[in-house]
Amino acid sequence: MRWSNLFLPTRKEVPKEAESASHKLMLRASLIKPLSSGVYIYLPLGWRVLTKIQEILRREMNRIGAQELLMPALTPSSIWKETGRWEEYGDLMFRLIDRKNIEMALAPTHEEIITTILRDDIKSYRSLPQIWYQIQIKYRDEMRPRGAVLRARTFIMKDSYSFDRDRKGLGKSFSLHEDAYKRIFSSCGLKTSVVSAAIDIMGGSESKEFMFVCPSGEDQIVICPNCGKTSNIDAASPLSSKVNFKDSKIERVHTPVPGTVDEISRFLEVAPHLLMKSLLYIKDDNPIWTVIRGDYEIDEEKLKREFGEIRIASSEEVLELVGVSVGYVSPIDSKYPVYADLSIKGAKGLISGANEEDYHFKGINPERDMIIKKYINIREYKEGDLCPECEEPLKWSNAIELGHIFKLGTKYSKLMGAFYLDENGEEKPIVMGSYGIGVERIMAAAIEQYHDNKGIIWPKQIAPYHLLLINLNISDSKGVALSEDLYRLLNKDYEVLYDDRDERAGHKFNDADLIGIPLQIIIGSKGLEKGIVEIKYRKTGEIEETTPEKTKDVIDKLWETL
RNA sequence: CGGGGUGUAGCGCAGUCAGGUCAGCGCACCUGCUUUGGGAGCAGGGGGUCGGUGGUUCAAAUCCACUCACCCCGACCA
Repeated sequence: MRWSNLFLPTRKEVPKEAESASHKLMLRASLIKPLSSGVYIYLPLGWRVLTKIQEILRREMNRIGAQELLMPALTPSSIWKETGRWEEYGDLMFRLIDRKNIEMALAPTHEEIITTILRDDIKSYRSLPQIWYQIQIKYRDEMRPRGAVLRARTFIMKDSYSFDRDRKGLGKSFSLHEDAYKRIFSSCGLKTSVVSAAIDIMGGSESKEFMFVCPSGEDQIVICPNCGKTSNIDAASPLSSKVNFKDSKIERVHTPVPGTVDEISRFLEVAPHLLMKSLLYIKDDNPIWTVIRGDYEIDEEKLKREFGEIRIASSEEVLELVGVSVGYVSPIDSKYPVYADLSIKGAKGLISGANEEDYHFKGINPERDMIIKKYINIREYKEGDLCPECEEPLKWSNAIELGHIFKLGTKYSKLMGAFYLDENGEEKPIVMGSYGIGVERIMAAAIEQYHDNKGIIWPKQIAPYHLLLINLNISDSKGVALSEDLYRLLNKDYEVLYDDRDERAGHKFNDADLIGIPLQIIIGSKGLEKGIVEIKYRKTGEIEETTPEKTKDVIDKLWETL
């Protein structure tokens, strides 16, 4: 490809909202162009990268015997209603109405659609197992699109589905995918961690995520430095950090300061974790009293999972319900049911309000002194929390979720009636698995891993072109002739981008480093005088000199070692 | 949805508080000459209903109201 014909408007500047390296570089190198919030155009250079990634996906999926098909993005509401996800998906689903007034959805995923094929056409154990996959655009009206393609509202997903007779078969399909995914990510040059993950709306029994550790990732994973277990924070159930408690008798102390954790711990000169924080919530007009260790915050999402719709009581309500202002309420002898966070379990010698303005109790032993209706897990996890296996402090990292594999089981087959007959003539639900990979996320992650202050440094497997042939001076006829010859020669074995533009050398060098083609072949008058061609590694900036005649041989060798 | 912010040429921005002399700068683009190994110089040029609607005013990018869009931080996902 001649650069003079290529649509590739590189930029020096980039919108200020672009934060992460990948976001900035994707815009500067014209890989993508925003169209609307969370909706991106893939420009020629970006699409070449995405195509490379898709080729790797196809190769590795085919290797495990998967068959490619393509399902529609536009889907009728009826099939979603069969599984209940028409409601469950809520606002995340793009919905529309056709001319016949029928409700449709742009598919956010395809379990329902694929199951319609199954239930009609797979009737015998003889037809199992199967693995089917597609590379498709998914539509999700995300609450907050971000990081360019990291969380978009339209995005390309490789999704595959396995169909087996039983859980043993599912286990095999699942591990085939796990292996394929490892090969896929390493083929793309990416280091990933496999972590156990939460199940949520997909349903099923087990799931693992393929995480790419990187600061701009929006997921949090935890790693135990001791036992090596890695998990998504949502699936980790870490323990609250360990502190020393001393048992003692209850005492009433004068605390003439505002009743916040900060103020009280400073006034009494004790660590915040020795305080017990009370928070009153209201559910359907009924007060719910929660207590949590002073160094933790309540995770209201978890609270909602426990209690349903619930809201925090205003300070006026607290005064009215308890008779004392917020910082001084006491969970001892509470009129309302007390739910204690797990961080309170086993704690002793705690400090809490004394149900009297400007007074606190200290030395509270919750198990001895309080009536706790139930211990629940409602704290917001934070750094310093402990591994549930070996009680070591966990290490936290941000990560990009590149892939997710689920053992779905029989949820969809049962709800949608996908049954087969086994060799005994017995009707059984098909056991399913579902496996996704975010194609653009691979591109973004690769840029995050491979870039420097000049631009992108593509790993060769997904580079948009293999070689960048740069003719520094297009008015030098000798240089032009040599460049044209090399272009013709190299094009036979490589994907060559040929910078034949009428631009100054500096401009070309900077563009070359920005778009990150692994090898640059530089033809310039300086070299020509000495009869040499320069070959530059984008990654290290090292330059290898050779002669025009030997260029192809040298490239052949270098390409192998990349 | 909650919190914060931004909309002025393709991109980056100034101008808005103190309404008029305000349609401006840099990059990019077009023409010419010079230049030619790390985003060139000079000269000339094209491009805008200042996000939209309505209002206040002799006068609105600027003030007011409403509205739309986009971004950033939190709850969901590949």
